[in-house]
Amino acid sequence: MGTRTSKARTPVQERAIHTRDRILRAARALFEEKGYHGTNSKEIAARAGVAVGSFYSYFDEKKPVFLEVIRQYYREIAEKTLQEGEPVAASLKVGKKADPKKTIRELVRALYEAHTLSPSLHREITAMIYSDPEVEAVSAQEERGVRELILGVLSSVSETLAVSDLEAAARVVHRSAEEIIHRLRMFRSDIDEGRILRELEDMLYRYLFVKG
Amino acid sequence: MGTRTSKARTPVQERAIHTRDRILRAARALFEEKGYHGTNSKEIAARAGVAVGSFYSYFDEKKPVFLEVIRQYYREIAEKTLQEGEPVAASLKVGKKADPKKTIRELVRALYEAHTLSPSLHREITAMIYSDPEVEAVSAQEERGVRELILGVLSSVSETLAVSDLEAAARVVHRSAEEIIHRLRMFRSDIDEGRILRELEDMLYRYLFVKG
Amino acid sequence: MGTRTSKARTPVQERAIHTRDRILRAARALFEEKGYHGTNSKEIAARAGVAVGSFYSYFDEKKPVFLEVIRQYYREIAEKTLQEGEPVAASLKVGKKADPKKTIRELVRALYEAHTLSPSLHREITAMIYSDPEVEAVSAQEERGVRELILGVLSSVSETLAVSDLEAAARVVHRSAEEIIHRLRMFRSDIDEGRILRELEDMLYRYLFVKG
Amino acid sequence: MGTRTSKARTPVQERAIHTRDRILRAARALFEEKGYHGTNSKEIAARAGVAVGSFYSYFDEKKPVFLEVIRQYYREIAEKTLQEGEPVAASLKVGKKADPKKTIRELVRALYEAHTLSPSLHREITAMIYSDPEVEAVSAQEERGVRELILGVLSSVSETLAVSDLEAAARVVHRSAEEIIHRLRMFRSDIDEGRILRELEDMLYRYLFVKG
DNA sequence: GATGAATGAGGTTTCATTCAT
DNA sequence: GATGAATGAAACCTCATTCAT
Repeated sequence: MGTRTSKARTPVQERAIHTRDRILRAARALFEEKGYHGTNSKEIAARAGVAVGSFYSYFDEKKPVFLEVIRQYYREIAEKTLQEGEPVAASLKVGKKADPKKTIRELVRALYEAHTLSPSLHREITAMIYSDPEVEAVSAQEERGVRELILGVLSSVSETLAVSDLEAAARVVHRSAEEIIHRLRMFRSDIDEGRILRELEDMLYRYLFVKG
Repeated sequence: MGTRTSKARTPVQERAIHTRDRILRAARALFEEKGYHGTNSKEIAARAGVAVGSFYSYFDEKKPVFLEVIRQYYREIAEKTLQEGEPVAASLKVGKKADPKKTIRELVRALYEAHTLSPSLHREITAMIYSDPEVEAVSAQEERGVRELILGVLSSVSETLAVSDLEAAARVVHRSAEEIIHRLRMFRSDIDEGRILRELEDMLYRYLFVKG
Repeated sequence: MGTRTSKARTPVQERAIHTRDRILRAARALFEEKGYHGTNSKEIAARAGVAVGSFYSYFDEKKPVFLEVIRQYYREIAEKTLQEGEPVAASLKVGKKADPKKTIRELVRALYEAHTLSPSLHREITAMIYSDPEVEAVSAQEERGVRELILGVLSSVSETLAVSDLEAAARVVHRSAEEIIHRLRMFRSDIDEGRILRELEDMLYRYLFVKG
Repeated sequence: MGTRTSKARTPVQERAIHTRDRILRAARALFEEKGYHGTNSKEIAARAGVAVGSFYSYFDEKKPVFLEVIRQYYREIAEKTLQEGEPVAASLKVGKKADPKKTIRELVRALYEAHTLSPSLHREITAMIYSDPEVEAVSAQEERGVRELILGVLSSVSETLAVSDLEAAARVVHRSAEEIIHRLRMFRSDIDEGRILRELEDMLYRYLFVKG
């Protein structure tokens, strides 16, 4: 996709596609366990059961592997979110009187579930956003998808909303919920998870639906 | 305080303290510019105008330098926040009828200002939280301070609050605001900063003060 | 003819001969462009339009390819030299009073033309003579041919020659002329080519024909 | 001396200068024995009795080492040639009737002696001229010195010379003699060295001094 | 036969850290 | 105390060659 000439092989044989996949899976596992900087190409190759040379014939460097892993991860998240978000979407489409509280709960739940996939990979991505523009770019693009999804939900109930600037609202809602959920999944909190989630839902509910 | 034996010298002479400081300042500058992994000890020493050997006589390793830089950074933030938060605190202490909207605006403003200090260092810290337990520990402790501060503010106006679980609320408020502000400062947003901040304030205001 | 077992196929089918040829041509082009060390087998195969595997079924290693390329190159030179040297030979055979000056001029011209073929391949061969005994052997043998040719010319006019040690003279004449012409063709000289060639001819002429 | 930023250390301490020297000497020995491409940095370091890291703190790459070795080699040659060429120069300066034959013999002898220094390094340099522009540049510059020297000799006896284009003559003389002597020193010839040298001297003598 | 995937030894290079001066 | 030289493990990457399909 870049304009740089890449020496990386474009797999044609089935075996090659399989190998490339094994490398990606091994890389992902290691990035989750030990982070990007803590993982090296030799290890990735070893875990994938291939020679270093093979690693380098599929990828120019370590970074493109990470970018590919990210893309796959986001794709999985998107699938899962759509699936989990089904009820929200459904209730919105069908009924006129969607229960706002329920909508919020389901939205939070969907984001929560998405984070089940791989909290530590998410962590690593977040870390790399800051130090690598390419990671930022990929991440930004994928996040845009989720934001749009939220914007869609908001739009569909716009007449009952307390907010007018939907675009800005979508961002605020998305980032708040994401961040809080991510921290919950990532670190053991010293207070009960349920309490945090309840407050998060309350916050979103009142912000979006309670005119005051 | 620790049981580990450290070869690092504890500077007592004024010159030594000065040198240690030069190293820390050089390190900080480099961490901001190129990140932790992108900076090496030789560079730090060079920028500080000392020999590598000296660097290692003041610090056992590279990591403690980073931890120290973090601590200093948080200390500066705390000072700045207290200063910026002065009006909030003042208005709370004195008068009975604190204007909730104004309180929120000042809180957000204080956090915003704190991030002026060094968005890129903040970025680097956030990145390292995930890969280094010590960084996480230091960061967690320092963040606890801010959370406590927010908790204090909430407590002082507890009778006018719409929330009951103050502890959980403080976390939700803190993380939401932090994250949104941090992103604003770190990345150029494609929609106006003012709009995001306005929504953030609205969200916090309704959550905290509007019973619905 | 050799006792070494070679896995390299001896092509008999026309297609195979054609393929082997394509590989040799590709290799030669690349050796000229990037030198022996700068060219790798994958590239050769790619440029020849075959798979690496095929490359290795026609040649055991990379080196034999280079040796073969050299041999072909020398064969071409020989043909060209004979052709260009035709007048020299002819005038010698027929007439008794060959014009010595003309003979020299034609000799130099023949060597000059031979170098038109591929200065950069010549360069690469010269470079490899020193580091590879096999290249040296092939080169030595092929050069012997040219020397013999010169020796023949000298012998045929021996009664008019000012020199007596024809064998040594042939070497001295050959290497001097070769070297000077090669440098002319290989590098841009800062003085005019014509002047150098004139002096070369003068030198050879006086050495061979002027008794002093 | 280049404009490129080099990470190579500029040695200040005496020890460092000594180490750099050890590396250069080891490199030279290996280049002589196994050629440039046949030598690697690890070996150089080992032979110099230092760690690879040290090698790389003194030189950015292998090439600069080679260039430095070349420069030193040429410097030594120059010294030696001047020394050996002393009689030539002396006889020219003092006496009016320099014996041309003797002058030639001494010139050839001086070039011959210069090649005693390290025929195999000379070989390696010649090989690299063709594949590396930097080597070519250094070599060209150093060779210019020798050519100038020869030009000087020719000028000082210009009234007795049979040639008029001294500049071109100097080149032709230099390259012929160089090449023939180099081959003698480098490869075992199948005919006696003395015979070749005698012919070389005859050639130069008649070319330069015999009007025909 | 042909293909291109896979191998892995071996080369280059970096950098946190130690140590001699 | 300070200096910067030295270390070497470990990372990165290449490419001639073999091998499964």
